[in-house]
Amino acid sequence: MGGPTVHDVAELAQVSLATVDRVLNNRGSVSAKTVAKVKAAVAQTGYVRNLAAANLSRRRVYRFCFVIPSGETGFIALLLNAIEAQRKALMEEQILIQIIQTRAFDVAGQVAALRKLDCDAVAVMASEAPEIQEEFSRLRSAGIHVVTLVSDLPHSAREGYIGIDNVAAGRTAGDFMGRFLHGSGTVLMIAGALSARDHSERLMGFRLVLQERYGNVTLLPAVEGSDDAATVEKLVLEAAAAQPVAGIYAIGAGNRGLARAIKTISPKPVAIVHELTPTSRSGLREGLFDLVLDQDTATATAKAIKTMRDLTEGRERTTDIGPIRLNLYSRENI
Amino acid sequence: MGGPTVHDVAELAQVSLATVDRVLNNRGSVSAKTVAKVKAAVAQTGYVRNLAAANLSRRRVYRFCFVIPSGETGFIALLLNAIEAQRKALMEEQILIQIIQTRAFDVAGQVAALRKLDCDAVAVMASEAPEIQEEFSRLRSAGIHVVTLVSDLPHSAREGYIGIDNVAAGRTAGDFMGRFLHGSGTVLMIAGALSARDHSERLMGFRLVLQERYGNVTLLPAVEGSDDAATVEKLVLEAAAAQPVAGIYAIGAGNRGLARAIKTISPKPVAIVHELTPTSRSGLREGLFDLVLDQDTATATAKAIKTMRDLTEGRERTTDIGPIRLNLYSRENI
DNA sequence: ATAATTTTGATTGACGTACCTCAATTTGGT
DNA sequence: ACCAAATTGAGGTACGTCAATCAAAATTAT
Repeated sequence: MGGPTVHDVAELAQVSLATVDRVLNNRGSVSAKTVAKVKAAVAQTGYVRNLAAANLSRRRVYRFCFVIPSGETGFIALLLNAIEAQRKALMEEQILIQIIQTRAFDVAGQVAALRKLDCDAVAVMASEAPEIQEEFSRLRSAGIHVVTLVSDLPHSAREGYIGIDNVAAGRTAGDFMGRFLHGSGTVLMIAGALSARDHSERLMGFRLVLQERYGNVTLLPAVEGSDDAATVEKLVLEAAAAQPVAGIYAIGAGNRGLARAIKTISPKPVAIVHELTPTSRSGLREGLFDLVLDQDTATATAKAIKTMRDLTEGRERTTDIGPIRLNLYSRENI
Repeated sequence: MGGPTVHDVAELAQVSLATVDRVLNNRGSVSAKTVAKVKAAVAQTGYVRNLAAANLSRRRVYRFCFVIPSGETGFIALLLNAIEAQRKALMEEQILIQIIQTRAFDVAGQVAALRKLDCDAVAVMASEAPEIQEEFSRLRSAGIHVVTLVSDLPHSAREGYIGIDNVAAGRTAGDFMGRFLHGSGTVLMIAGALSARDHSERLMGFRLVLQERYGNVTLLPAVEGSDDAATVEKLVLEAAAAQPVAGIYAIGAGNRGLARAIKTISPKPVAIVHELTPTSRSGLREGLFDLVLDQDTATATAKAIKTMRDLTEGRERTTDIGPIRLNLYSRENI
């Protein structure tokens, strides 16, 4: 009923089981001629290793970690949910997931968390700091694989990045902003923190496209909302008081404040925000927000886990560890 | 090293291995009191079945089929690629995938293909015809699970639909069309076949939104391009000759013809098309197309396989078998 | 030809679960 | 207290691979 097994390969190749095993798991001590015979038999029978049996036999248990900032932004909550949702199924496959939360922007805390790690691989959503890059190097030399999540540290020892291409995200936002404004008006950009790499990259992409293709749009200097609803609300109201604001690009969290502010502004500015959370979803539905750029947390966590698994199994280019998909949501496709 | 096993559960519950097995696989013949004891022990130890061992033991081999129309549209090619790309990894997990191609729009051929099926579950991209619905019922009663792919047959015996919500897709297209046109102009809609459910649903959603919110947009009667590039090109050129066309919504395949036609029309109409193929991708890049609505084939096939697996394993609401994500692409996020 | 070395064979015991049989024990009814 | 029925225990085999051992055979060097 099942496919061909090592026995079939051994029989066809006219060698013993032990030799087949030696070839398949390249343990050496096999002559070139025999290796060829076995490989031919593998090809001819179409033998494919039974992963279940292999994992069972070598009693493999994968231990993966997520290091993620705490904080009550909707996005973090979505991310945690996405991980939790997979936990049960993952346990059946002998994959143990541990989630470590650290205070946001607390570099020392993040370093401490990384230092304590005991696992096969880790996915980190980290700030950009030299201490953290050093810690990555230490983890790598300790045999722990490292991937970055959502926000990348490109020049670190990390082996992969799972998240969107933030420059492209900014460019996309800029393009839609230009079109929705019919090419003119004043636009306000609100980041969480300009020092955060993902935010600054989005800003850059946004600016670039508007300059290239929508020259009549005026860009106000970018402001920092600290991912905080009250701060965002205040900043938006101040800007709208100082001059008419036709468009708003909100890069970080704090969309609840943005929604409150927009309700008071007339005519309603075009608003483009990030991450499909309950807040942004209802903002879309009520017509307060015009477009939401989202990195799907379920996809991201699934891909992070798959990447960590590939890395620990020593597979190289099996999975493309490139950026994940950027999803766009209008009021019609939430 | 590994987690708790059935042995640990048996020990803690003070029952034999056989009894634990009877409870876990509910084979009956166990008193309520004992069931409770075992379940408590499972909870206390945190026992989770080792899927690898379970599948190995019951020498499970999943046999899944895809029934898909042949034809050289880019979308079908993407779909096939997505399936092929997964085949190797799936084989390691004892999942055999068979792809059966039938001539497009050939109901009799599709029925014949379905009748010959010998597998655990099938994902079908089928036309809407009573013969096919009947065939679904037969498959179900033969113990073969059925899901529809890309195009749904809602009132059939199918147990799930993997694809986008086509009405929502049409609404999304309509909303962006309205915005890009600044609320006025004449719009041409080209479907592959008006009888195809996915196409007619998209049309409906598209029309609805424009009527509701962009009343000044004029809709030409929908035409059928038969998913053929030459036909589409001819239809577009004819329409553009008859009156100025400000926007085009292309619902089916044949985008190569659309691109050729658009190059000759001035001013360039806004073009919204479906499926991110090499053709639509370069159309975006060259500025010929303004928006591409895409159902990610990789996600769709992965979800189809997961759904078939869940159904075969008797799991009920494990995976949400709802619509997959609708992805939007502008020139900036391809 | 002999010794040293490399290559191959034969065999065995895990891994954790599923599934089966047969005997032993407990339970319930009267 | 007795019988029938329901429940539980004990034990085994199988799944396909990994990992190891030890002996046998083939090859190479001296």
